[in-house]
Amino acid sequence: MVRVRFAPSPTGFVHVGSLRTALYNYLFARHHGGVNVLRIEDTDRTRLVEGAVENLLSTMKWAGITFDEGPQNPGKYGPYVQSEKTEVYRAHAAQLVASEKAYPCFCTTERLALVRESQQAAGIPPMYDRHCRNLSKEEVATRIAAGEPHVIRLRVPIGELIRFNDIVRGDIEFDSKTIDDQVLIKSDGYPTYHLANVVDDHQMEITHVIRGEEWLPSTPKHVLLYQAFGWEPPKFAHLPLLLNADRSKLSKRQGDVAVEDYKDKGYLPEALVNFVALLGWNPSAFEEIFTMEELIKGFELDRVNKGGAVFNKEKLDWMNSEYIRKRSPEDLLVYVKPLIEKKGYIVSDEYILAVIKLMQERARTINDFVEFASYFFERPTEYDEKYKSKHWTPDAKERLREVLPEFGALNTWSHDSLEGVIRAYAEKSGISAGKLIHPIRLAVTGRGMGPGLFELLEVIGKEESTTRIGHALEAL
RNA sequence: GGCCCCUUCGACUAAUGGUUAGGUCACCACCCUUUCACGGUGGCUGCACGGGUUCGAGUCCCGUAGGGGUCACCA
Repeated sequence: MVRVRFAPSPTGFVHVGSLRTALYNYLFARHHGGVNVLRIEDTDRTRLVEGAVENLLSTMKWAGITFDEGPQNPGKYGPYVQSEKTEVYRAHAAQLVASEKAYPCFCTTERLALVRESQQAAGIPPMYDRHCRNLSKEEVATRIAAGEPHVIRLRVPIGELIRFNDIVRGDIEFDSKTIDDQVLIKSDGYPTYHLANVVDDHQMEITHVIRGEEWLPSTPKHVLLYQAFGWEPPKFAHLPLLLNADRSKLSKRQGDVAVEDYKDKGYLPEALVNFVALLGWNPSAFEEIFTMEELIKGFELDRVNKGGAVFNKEKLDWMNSEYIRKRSPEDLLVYVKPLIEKKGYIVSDEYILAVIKLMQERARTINDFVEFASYFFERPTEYDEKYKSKHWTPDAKERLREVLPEFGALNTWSHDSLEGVIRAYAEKSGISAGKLIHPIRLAVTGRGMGPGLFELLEVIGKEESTTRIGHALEAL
């Protein structure tokens, strides 16, 4: 039975890289009919952010990633929050100390800093100098009895080669001399990631550890821990990093990295999920658009790429526009309506629906429905200069003055009747219809782009449309 | 700097020793057209480099270069 876990630390928003990691775990679990576990790694008490867990949960829900076990729906492997089982980690650390696989260390952070400094000055790799590694049992006992603060460190074996297989990268090996005597229990009594992670993955019977590549260098420490406990390690799969345009690790400095940012900017969950899924993996050579079911069906860990992938926003935009077109106008209403209300516009659902239908093919994000269609909700205050200088000629104004009464005389204000009037006038005057269409568009919308003019006028309505044309004739 | 990982068009990727190296985004041109968008057609660019192995290498091996990650009582 495949059991995987997504194990975030609740320190704030959800990074899109975390979303992909969560997604790959989910896809892998579902593909194999396995179990997807959510585990909260909150052992750093100094970095906790209030509400981070709730935010994480709602983000996962938004993305359509579900968990079979977790804090909200515990299975028999709980607790699923690490801060709730610190005594378990401490007991395991004690076991390691007893078997001499780990040892208490009394070095102060000041001493550690000094050691590190001198090492760096000497140009040698900064590592713990193992000052407390061989303290006598008696000394350790008395210092602990005296209440001296200490940590527990892993006693990394000397002169060993640590090998493991990575599903994505193949065989990897590290020389133990390059591995630090890692802290397992901090002086505040909480475990470090390394210990808690290994203990939990074992106790939760995790079969595959799927995580970001940044964990690769600490994997030998974890392997050593499994060995020290006498446990079978899980299989590892280290995912390639998500990158900025300059190919450095995707960071906040260079743009949006939070899933919430994309949500707020009007990206649909299925678009973000689809996009992020294809960063580092691809089920086929010919398709780009996949439903979650298709992703699950096609997902293979050994098809995951090794190289990092640049988070290319243009492609996300394209994908989002694809999904916007796929949705029904009624679906989109749910997303668009709040934005319209936020702007303070008071309009009926029917009206919004009509706007959605006209904008759906043109919108790349949900926000575009408001951004590029503002003239459906308020009169234009500015007029596109370029478009204006091209189409708002004295000649054009003259023709508009002539046509405007014909609009006023219209009994039925519809796409067809409007088109009839304009085409007839154009033919009668021996001009192309565009000579009228462009100036009317400018007068009514202020913009040089948008839906077809007749559709747009129909939605805006007779009174408002003719008023706007009148205004423009006065003001421009 | 030590260690580890990586390297196919600008970006995401396909190819599992034999292809004119394919697709998607972006970009350019043309068509459609009342604008924009959609759609259609075409185009532009790529196997980091150098050695091997092989009848044959983007695919296997070695090296070089470049990029990245990581070196905490953070995860």
